[in-house]
Amino acid sequence: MAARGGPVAQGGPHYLAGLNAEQRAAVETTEGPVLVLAGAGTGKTRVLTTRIAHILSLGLAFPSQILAVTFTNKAAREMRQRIGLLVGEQVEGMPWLGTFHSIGVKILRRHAELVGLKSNFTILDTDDQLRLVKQLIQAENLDDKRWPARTFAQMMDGWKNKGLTPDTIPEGDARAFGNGKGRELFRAYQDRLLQLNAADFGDLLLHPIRIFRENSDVLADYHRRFRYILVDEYQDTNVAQYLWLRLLAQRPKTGDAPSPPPNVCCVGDDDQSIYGWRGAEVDNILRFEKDFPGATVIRLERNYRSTAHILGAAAHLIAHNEDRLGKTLFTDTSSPEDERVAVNAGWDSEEEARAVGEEIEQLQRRGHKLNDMAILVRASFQMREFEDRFVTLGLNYRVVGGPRFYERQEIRDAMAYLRCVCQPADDLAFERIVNVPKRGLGDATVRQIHDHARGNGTPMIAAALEMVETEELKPKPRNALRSLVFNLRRWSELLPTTRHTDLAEMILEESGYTEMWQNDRSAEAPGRLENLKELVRSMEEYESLPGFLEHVALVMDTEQNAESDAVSLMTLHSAKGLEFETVFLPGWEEGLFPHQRALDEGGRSGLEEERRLAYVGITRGKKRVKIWFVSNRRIHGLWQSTIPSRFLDELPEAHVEVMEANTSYGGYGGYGASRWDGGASFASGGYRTPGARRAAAAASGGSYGDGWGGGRTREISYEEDGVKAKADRYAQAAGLGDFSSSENSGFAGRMTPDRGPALGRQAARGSNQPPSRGAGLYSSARQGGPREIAGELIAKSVVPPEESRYAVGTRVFHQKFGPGTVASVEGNKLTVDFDKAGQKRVLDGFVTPI
DNA sequence: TATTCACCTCTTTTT
DNA sequence: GAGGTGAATA
Repeated sequence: MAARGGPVAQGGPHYLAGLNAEQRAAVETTEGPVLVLAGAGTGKTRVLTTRIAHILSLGLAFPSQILAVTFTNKAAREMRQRIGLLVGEQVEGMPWLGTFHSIGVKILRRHAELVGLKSNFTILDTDDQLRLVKQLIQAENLDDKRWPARTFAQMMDGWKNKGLTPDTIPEGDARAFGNGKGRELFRAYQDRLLQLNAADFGDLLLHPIRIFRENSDVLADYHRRFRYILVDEYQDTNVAQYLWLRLLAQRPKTGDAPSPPPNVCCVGDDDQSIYGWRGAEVDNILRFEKDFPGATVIRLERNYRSTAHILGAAAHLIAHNEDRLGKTLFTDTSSPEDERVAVNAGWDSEEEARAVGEEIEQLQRRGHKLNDMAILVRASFQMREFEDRFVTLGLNYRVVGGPRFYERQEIRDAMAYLRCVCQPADDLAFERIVNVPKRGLGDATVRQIHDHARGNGTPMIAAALEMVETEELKPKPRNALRSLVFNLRRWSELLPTTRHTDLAEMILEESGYTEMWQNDRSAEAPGRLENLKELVRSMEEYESLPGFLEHVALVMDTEQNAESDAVSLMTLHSAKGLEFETVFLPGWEEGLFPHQRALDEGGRSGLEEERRLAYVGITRGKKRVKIWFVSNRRIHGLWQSTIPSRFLDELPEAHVEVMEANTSYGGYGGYGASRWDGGASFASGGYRTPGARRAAAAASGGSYGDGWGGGRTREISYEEDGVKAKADRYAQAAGLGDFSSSENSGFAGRMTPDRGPALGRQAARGSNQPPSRGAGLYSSARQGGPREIAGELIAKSVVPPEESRYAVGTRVFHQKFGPGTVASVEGNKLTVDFDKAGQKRVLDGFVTPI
């Protein structure tokens, strides 16, 4: 269990001081494969950085012989900085410390020609990628409405994550897109990338894999080079990353001798695996001992971050997951003053933001730093309301990983100009700026250039240079194009002799791009000009234009100035690896968290990943964790009733405090239901737990995701024991309106936002349509019966499905699909032949007999 | 060719 | 609610 091998004696070099026995073992077991299972807050980064310092100080390797891979740029920066603190300037000599992708580029640039690229290839961003895919789809004469570029780009992404190429994707996958043209499209896409001398993100890993496989001498060279390999967040690696790593780590046999065990150290936590949607394979971590026989496995379970309450809440929640290696975090630094995890209820998302803002201000008045507080949301759209609120309060906040600097329109445009100058085959960049600013070069002209280029097999800029000398184009566009391409050529010629920042300024000025925004009278224009200046300023840190372009492509985030005191606002995903004294976790509602799509697409494992996300969220907190849920949230611009997240029920009573509704905001006496039924409420029934509150919300007509608030009404029964309410709550969790998901997006009868909660109220009252019961999402997520875990907030009971009261042949009316005839009944799910809309599967609660 | 407006879809998480 | 698209118009 604990460390195998590795001395645990006291003393030794200064950097080992203060490490516990397991940490120390992880640092000192330098030889052979090591897997460190590091729970949240157990000093994982410290182990990694100290291990590197240890290797260096023992002289086991030069800095340039250590390969240290992280998942994010942030993590790489932090590691570099912390190693620097331990070993000083030696860290400067570590070129192979970085993200999978940045190291991939480095390798690819050295051997680009082995895969048909030139070493100055461009890295496509998602924007370029989408435009390219769209062009290809259109070139195949496919309807790009029916076959969206986005979908295909995501499919390719999935393939690449799995390390697949056009030749190796499964036939079924290939057929699933574009009338069976998936494979052709994928191949066409890769061909086009080579023509463009470009690589997308996936290629940064796949090309090196191919290079290693096809060139054993190259691989052998890297084997000699990398004496020690370290991998952070191993649970997040996908198949491609795994293959890449295995190629580098597993040396081939030399002669008859067995291959030497690699000095590879992977650190991870299966409970914090939250990137399954992106192809991450938790299996990689579970399989480590098979991949690397004789591996030392070390568990770090002593938590140095959070209070016992926070840890207890998190542990109890995550225990609901079945797929895990299982670790027990412990701490012995608890004190009676520690606050329990607080669960708060709110009326709507505005109130949530208001209340959180107020709590933040209170903490601030008590001397807490804003820097020590964070709001972690499930989805980025939740941020807006907090931002709005903080702006009105004048509260300093910082969005981490939010709308990125380099994704702004003006930055992308400027970058496209620079790309045209550095890499003349970059058609995508050229197409982006041909007519920005407007030069009278519209679709028709661009098409002509494009065709000419494809005809000759040359890049578009080269084609344009030829075309301006012929009669092919009309005089007006011809002159405009001439001046553009001559400029581009001139700037390219200046590239070797001009300082890159000066050149960039010159390009932006002479192209008329700056002027375009100066003449723009819109409110954003000044900001955009400011951003352009900032872009040029940030170039100063880089040696050359190409160097800068690469940085931007890989490091999409800009470093935050940690100078000022500000509350952090970010998604749960980007919070991984961080910690704060106080953490606010808003939006714990079914459909949002766990997210509906995770449930729909991921089933049980999707739910478990959501739960791990919740675990990550809670374990970010050191002293205080404050969870929120509300009963009304605006989604896609319309108000919807929501019910509390099932995760709330999975918190242990002993570590949680359910907060009473605070009358200082909203002015309502109780939570949720009591506000819209005028008092005959659950709140008066003495229910205090989120579970019951959630039930109350459910009984009041909560619906998430059906997009239909008005008209569909339901009966409310305020039985004191809440049984009925609970039944309804389960039905509600299931209540998706209808199951014909593909048709689900066209909402009939939209609820106008300004009527918002008022309509929600109507929906809740005056109903003659009881919600259906049954096996919906909620219970299906608990297949095999409820898992009983002691000490939860409410007892679990799954309501058995009740047969529908509709019989085959009954005429019914559906708000969206109109009249129809029941074709079959399955529990509470009806298959109905609608007169106009055709056959649909709907929940019986959403139709009325006629 | 540029602009405007009505309409549609889509909103999870990211290197 | 937003952003993108397509058709209609200047």
